[in-house]
Amino acid sequence: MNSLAEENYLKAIYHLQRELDGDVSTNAIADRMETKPSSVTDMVQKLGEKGLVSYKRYKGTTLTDQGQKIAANVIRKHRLWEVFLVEKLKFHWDQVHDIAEQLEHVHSEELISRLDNFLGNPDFDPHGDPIPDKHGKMKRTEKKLLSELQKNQQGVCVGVKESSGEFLQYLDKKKISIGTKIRVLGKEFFDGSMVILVGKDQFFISKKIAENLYVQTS
Amino acid sequence: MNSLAEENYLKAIYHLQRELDGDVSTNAIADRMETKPSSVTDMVQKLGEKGLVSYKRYKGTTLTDQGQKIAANVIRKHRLWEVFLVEKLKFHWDQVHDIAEQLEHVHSEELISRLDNFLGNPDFDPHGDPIPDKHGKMKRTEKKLLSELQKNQQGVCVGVKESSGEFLQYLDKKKISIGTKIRVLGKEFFDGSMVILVGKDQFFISKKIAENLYVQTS
DNA sequence: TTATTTTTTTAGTCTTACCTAAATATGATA
DNA sequence: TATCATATTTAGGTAAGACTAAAAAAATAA
Repeated sequence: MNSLAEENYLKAIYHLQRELDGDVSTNAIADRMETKPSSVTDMVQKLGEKGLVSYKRYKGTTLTDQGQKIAANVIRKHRLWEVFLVEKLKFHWDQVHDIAEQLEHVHSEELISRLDNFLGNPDFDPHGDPIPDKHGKMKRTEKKLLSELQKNQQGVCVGVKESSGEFLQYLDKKKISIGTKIRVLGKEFFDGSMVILVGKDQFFISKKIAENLYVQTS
Repeated sequence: MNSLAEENYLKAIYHLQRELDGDVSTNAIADRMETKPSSVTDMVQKLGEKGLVSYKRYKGTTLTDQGQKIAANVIRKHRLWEVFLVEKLKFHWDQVHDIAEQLEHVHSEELISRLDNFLGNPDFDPHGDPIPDKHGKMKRTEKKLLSELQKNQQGVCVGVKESSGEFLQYLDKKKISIGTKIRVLGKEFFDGSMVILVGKDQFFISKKIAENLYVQTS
């Protein structure tokens, strides 16, 4: 059984490994976890001794298969609980992260398997992120960033890259959620801003927005 | 915000206060929490400084109003989660305790209020224990122990005093659950054992069993 | 009342997970 | 290659919450 702190480190390393795609630096982990690099060194050494990460001094950290499995399971739990909170308890998608952050550490395989069933074995969480199955595998989708679309192309919103409260609330105001159809009416080369059509409304969005929305075009 | 350890101490003191009905001794807490008395002393001193218990050296501990409120809220969460696990996830009543023991420490008033609603604002948990409302008040019932019934009296099972897996599994084997009608066909003065009728089956039960089953007669 | 047993507290350690400050390795630059 | 900035690690310390062993208070028995 792993401690809460250990699980959080594994989760952070898992995400960073995907984002940075390779070995994860001590500082990167410290940033993500909002702790000091020296604390990270302590922990990755410990995780190394437990066989959950491969850590070489000054070189960086990667998850072992075992660590990967544990991390994927924590993420699985986090995302399943988010589905529960939104689908069953009618929370709004910008309210669920902190609660799921706590629920993800409840230990019981039976619980999570029953929850999965209760929710109808969902493949994606309320932000469009894929939910790992019990073996850590997740559905791959052909999604791209809205910012990659050209003028007159359209797509369906399938997820968000960033999921801060501010961003999600912005999307709400603009009536954009998972499943919303978005058409690019205009695109400015200079700053990457766009004019898009959502339902019957058309409006301007900045590059930053477009770079944090995933759409599916096919 | 209180730590997990603090919440567990408050909960233990809450229960002991009801069982022993008065000040709670350091040893009693240590027994219940499966820790050493010296650890308990440390903790009750700390809780005392926080104003959650009133503690006097060598005299014992009681919850303050504030401590009582926190304890009742933890118990509320525990019991609501148990209802969720049994009603929604179809767990069996002897499987839910350890999981609820973890879930009860998730901090979010919004969560628990929505969960309460989702479950239809239940008054009792799957073991027949009353669920405190958000102010700590719980429904009082006129329940008595099966062992208090006389020959030919009957009652409806409304709860269990002890809820260990062994006991609950015994009840299952005998097809006794919350709502089951039980009639006392015979009672032995010597050892307090009984012969009871459950559905169409009649069988012998020991005093120990009869002293751990709550029934309602009116 | 005094002696003995039991309960409780105090004092001093341990582990986990964090911290600061100082030392050291790495990588970039001149 | 030598120097400097940055990244990382080591060393030593802290707080929470547990522990053991020893001291002190309370309860019980003689």
